[in-house]
Amino acid sequence: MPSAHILHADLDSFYASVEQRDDPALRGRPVIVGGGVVLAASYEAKAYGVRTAMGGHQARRLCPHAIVVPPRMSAYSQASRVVFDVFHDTTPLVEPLSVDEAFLDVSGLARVSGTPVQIGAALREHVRDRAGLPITVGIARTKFLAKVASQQAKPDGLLLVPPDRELAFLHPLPVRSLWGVGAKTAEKLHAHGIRTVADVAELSESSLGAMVGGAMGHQLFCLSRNIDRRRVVTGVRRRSVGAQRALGRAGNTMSDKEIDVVVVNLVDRITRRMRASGRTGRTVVLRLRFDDFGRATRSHTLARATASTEAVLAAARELMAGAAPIIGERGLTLVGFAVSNIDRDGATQLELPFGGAADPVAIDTAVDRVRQRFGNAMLTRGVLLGRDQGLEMPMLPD
DNA sequence: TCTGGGGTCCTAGGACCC
DNA sequence: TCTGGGGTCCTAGGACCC
Repeated sequence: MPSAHILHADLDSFYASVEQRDDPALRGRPVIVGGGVVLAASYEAKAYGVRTAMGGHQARRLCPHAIVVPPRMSAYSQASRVVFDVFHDTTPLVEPLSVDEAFLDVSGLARVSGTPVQIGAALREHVRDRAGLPITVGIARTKFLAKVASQQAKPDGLLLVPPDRELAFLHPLPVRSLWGVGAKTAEKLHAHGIRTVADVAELSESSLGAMVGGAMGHQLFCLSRNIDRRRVVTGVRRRSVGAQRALGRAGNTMSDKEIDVVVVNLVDRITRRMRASGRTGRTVVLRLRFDDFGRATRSHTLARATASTEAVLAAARELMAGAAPIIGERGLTLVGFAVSNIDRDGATQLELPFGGAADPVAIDTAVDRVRQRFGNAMLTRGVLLGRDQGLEMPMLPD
């Protein structure tokens, strides 16, 4: 059994912890960050049932004595930088997942830094010392298990899943623990009487695929059997840059001119960020949300990648104009844009069809052809599409 | 019981080229 | 009359994650 060791490091209630760190009066008390909606809740508030993304009203009902503070994004970015410095001092193999979360590959550090548990414990200490924040570390042979371990160990904990205990650890967990299983997918599985990871592991890939779709079926099949060959990768590029703005009920009564001000503002924010990070993009996506919680997207792909405010704004305005009929009587509650197809000017997308069934040998041959032409690093994703059955099998890079 | 802002990836179909 | 094989790109919606 390979002895790869992956750490999943995850800050606890990140925004709320920063607030408690910076204001001693908040320590030990229920803290909610964000007003209209809960962006983060301290563990004292979570004890009352307050959850991230919950409406502010509901949160205050559950925990009337909670202290509600507005978000201070720049403080969180600053804290995140300090924490990621600690990560990079631990190992060069750091893969960020978000501002408060990363995978670290500590295989091969045994001689220098000790066992994975010793490394994880030291990392927690350093984050505590340098950033003043609690962090939880999960350790396992695979990314997925390391992540599950950190979820189990929260708050302020450390948990190792020993290689000989992996399935015993994994199988009793509810299906929601599997990566990619949210409310909808869990519901589909429950309808078939599938409640635990062990239940999933008893099923064939094709029966899972029939329930939840090909790609998800493959993923569930693999994860439930503890098959996860994904490595920790550094230098992953962002694939889109976006911004959105909730209008609330005011959206109903806004004039076209007022909405255009919002549009200009959003586009300006996006293109500013793109220029600051030296990125360009080709596809402008408009996102709308309505009173009835309906959603719509419209997109337009430009001839060339750009980060210019003028070019993106022109496309954005045209998308708005094109969407006018569907906005019509429905109350507009949110408008957002994203620029995707980032840095794709020189990128190549290959689709290699197979006649008939996609047999493993043909798949391997096709993957090898891509590797030979572009090199391993260029292979970011493989997807096999069946002509009639839809997606047959996604391949993770290895 | 009605929410924020930032993202990722999958699914499916159509247009088009040689 | 039905269909060909190989390939690229675009659009829209859905689910999920933090």
